[in-house]
Amino acid sequence: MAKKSNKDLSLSGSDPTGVPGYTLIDVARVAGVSPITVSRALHRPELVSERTRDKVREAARAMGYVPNMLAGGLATNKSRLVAIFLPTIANSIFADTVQAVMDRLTAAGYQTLIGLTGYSAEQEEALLEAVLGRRPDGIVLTGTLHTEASRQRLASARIPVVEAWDLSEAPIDMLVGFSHEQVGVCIARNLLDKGYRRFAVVTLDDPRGLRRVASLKAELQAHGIIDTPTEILPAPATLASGRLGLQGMLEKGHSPQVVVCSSDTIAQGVLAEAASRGLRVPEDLAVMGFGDLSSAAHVHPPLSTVRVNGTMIGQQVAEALLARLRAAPGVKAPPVCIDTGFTIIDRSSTGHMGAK
Amino acid sequence: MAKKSNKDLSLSGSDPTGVPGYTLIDVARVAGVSPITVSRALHRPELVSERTRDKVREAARAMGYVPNMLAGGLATNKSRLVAIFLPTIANSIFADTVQAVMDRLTAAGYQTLIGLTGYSAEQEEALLEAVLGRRPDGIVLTGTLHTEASRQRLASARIPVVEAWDLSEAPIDMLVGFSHEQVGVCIARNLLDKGYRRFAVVTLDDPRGLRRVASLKAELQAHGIIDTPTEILPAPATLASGRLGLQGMLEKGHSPQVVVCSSDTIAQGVLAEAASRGLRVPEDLAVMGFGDLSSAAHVHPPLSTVRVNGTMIGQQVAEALLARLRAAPGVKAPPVCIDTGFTIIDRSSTGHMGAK
DNA sequence: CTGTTAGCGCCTTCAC
DNA sequence: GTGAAGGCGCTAACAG
Repeated sequence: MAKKSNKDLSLSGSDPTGVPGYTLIDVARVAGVSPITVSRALHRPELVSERTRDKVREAARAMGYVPNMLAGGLATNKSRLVAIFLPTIANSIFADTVQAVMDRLTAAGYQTLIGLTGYSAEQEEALLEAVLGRRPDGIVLTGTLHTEASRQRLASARIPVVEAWDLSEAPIDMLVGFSHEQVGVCIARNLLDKGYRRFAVVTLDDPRGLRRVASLKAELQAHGIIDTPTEILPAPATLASGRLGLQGMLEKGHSPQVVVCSSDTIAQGVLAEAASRGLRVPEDLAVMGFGDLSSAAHVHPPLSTVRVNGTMIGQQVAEALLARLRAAPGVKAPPVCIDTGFTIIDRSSTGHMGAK
Repeated sequence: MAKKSNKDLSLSGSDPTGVPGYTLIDVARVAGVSPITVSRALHRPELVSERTRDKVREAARAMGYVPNMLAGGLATNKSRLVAIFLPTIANSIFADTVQAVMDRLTAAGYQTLIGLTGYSAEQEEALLEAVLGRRPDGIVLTGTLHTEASRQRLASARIPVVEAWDLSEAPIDMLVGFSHEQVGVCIARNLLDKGYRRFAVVTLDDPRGLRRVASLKAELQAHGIIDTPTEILPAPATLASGRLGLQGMLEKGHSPQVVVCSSDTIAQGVLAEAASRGLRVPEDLAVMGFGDLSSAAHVHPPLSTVRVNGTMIGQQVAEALLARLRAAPGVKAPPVCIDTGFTIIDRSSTGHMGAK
């Protein structure tokens, strides 16, 4: 491709073969000002006279000029990009959270890069490296990072990190979530209070789900309930998983009064399986879900569930992040750790728990 | 910040306050080669001797060097970024498609930027401009762009664009999808064949959903069925929408034999509402869904639905895109228009339709 | 196989 | 209020 001189009068954008569009310099030439003035008129209008500003804006608009953020980012060492890591996009329990984070960040002028971590640890490391290469201004984690190397790498990236949906023991940086152990305990107590004695668990093979199950079982044992049959299913959560879970449970000869599920999607599958077997819910079999799917409130028969306010988590995540991003790079902001709590929803009572 | 000379021996990454990590130059110094050799060793290893390559890689690894893709992108005029526009992330009918696209692109070394378009046209334009500023190498559209200005802007970006889930009249560039008109016709015929005469529609206020409804009604009218009561609900699709839709329908005194829904989520809401009213499905009320939610196959009672293979669409989208991206910038690739078809699923029969 | 030179498009710093 | 010079980190093109 012919070398492009900024001195000649042809506009780079007029090149018929080359993809690159107009540059700041082209706009400057059309507006009859210097490139830096264009930059200021577009991004820091208060530094420029009104007349100049209008002239430049009009030129830019007419030419369809689109600023190159790669160049801008390189020069300022800011990308205005935030990466969000998600286990999977399909049927994600984090959908509301992600939506809220994106909404808030978009409003603040940031864009969002989604990384899918629901794969091998190796792929996760590669993904992390690739994402870090974009120099994101911040990172949000919803699932868990599976390797220590990954956590290390993230920490050494020296950018704000928010872990959502958990209050982990060893936070990388900031935390917005709730205690999964507490969820398990609360579910146990709630169901014990209602008189259930024969429990069963259908759960995904997910670290946090398993933590909830562990504390649920511990609490049950503290109340003399030793054996709690458990079906552990591979990700991802689907209605089919739930159906299979209940099938497995019944085929093994268990006859629980209540099934505790690791997600609302699983729970809906259990409901479907129960319905197709003619079991009445909750008379023959009660079902407890978990999550944030607004759908849980609208299935039939009505599902008891643990409601996590994913939208609120997302908003808090975004706020925490933006606070850090606004802070001067030197001053180190205070640590952030927000317990958003959760709510157990059933027909007889509703109470908010877990928030400090 | 002190100016950083590339001549002195301090490594830029050792700066304790500055965020930027090591650069190529730092790695070069440690490995005892020139910067360009580092670049080649990392990205085009076949151009470098094995010994040099190992030396460089080892240095980079030890230092935790992460290449700056902003700089790389600026230099090569390639971002290795593909933008995907989605109406919303929650409960999206496009989830499988997005997942498939991302999987394939990730494997090919691309990253994915998700843009949410389910907002005002103004916001959509702003979003598009912001995304284009990142200089993505390609763009995937799932929803529809709402303004002509947006379509114009996209077209003038001179990058590959794939529109998914539709075969629109005026494609911007490439197309992978199916005919929504054909879906409407096929649903009508399928249900007519089964003997239904009293129809109702519960649909989202979505352009493509409305197109399906329009052709459904046209086909019904061609068979003498003039009146088809229709509930049009605002986005997003939730179980609650479906429940409300059926409620509205019944309250207005309609008593359809079959309800055609614009998505499986809506359909599940209708099922829930029917169940809570003691209506048997499909004896008292048959329900037809639409979409790709694997869940549709597992609800109870079983749902008739139009299955769209979202994963396949996603794969085709990614392939089409990658083909363009691999092609030399000069040669213009052939137009792409793939009809992926759809399948009507019910208890009595299953037949694939629509594919050429 | 490896190095040198010269930008990519923008923004910071410092002048005017 | 505006402009000139230089650099952000990387890589194409050309030498050697």
